[in-house]
Amino acid sequence: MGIIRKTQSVEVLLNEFQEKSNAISAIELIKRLSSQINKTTVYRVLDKLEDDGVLHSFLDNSGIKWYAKCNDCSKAGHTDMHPHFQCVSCGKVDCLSIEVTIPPIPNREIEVSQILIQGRCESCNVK
Amino acid sequence: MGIIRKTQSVEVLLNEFQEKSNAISAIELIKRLSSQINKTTVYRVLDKLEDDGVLHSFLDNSGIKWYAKCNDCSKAGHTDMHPHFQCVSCGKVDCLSIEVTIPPIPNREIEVSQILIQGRCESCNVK
DNA sequence: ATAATTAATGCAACTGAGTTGCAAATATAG
DNA sequence: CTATATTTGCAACTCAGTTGCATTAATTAT
Ligand SMILES: [Zn+2]
Ligand SMILES: [Zn+2]
Ligand SMILES: [Zn+2]
Ligand SMILES: [Zn+2]
Repeated sequence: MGIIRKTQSVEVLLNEFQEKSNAISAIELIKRLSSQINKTTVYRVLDKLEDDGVLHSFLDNSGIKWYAKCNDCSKAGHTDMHPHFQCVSCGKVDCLSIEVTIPPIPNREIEVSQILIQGRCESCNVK
Repeated sequence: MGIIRKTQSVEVLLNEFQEKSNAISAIELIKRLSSQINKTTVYRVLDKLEDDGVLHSFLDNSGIKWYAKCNDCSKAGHTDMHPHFQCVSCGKVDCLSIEVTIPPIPNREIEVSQILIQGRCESCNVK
């Protein structure tokens, strides 16, 4: 349904995505903002921000939901598709700006593809 | 830990994967076998069959677990990596035998990649 | 500015997939 | 056939996410 009013909760949540550009799990946001926003509200605002093309979401390999900023999406739809990377060592998740081409599959019409890559991130790799 | 004894439950579950070669969700198996096997046992046997390299599992875009037969995996490890396809129309899920290459990512060491493609399957595409 | 309208919020209770502990049942080895 | 170890069923639990509803806050109309 999208955001209609510019409330405190919306402002606070958007602020969390201002600084760093990596993804944040819904659970982490709920924990971080527990003193300011109720968890139901966190889920609802995230949902609306996704509808508005401000954030996009995806599930990690344990089925929990992550959110990150969109690049060129709008209320009309999410066009900014990309793989996500989760570090098996530190757990950090971020958006990859690489292009992965899915070859056409006979008799099947591809709509979307979700790619989750797991490995070791820059910081964890040097050690 | 793997399967040690050839019990009824193991036999019944393996049988479900005998016929068709598409993936089956844990929930569907629990529903299907509810008169024969308890849900806890279903989860436990599936888990062990995965350890043995007989089945492999993955999550769909709503976070629920699916299982399918492996090709050349063993107790030693799962080598048979491939994308999965879920039909947005009928919900059917199957393994794709296509190869999708993930380009190397600077400073990151890739371990595994999970690819879930959504679209319309053969049967739903003709209509 | 004030009141009326409508959307957003908090809370508590719920949902549903998957897990855990433990006692009873069953498979395998001797 | 008995002893031992694994597997099973059950009930109770976990935990991310959802729902209903009364209250609060933002926007619009007066
Ligand atoms: Zn890391
Ligand atoms: Zn992203
Ligand atoms: Zn279909
Ligand atoms: Zn598969």
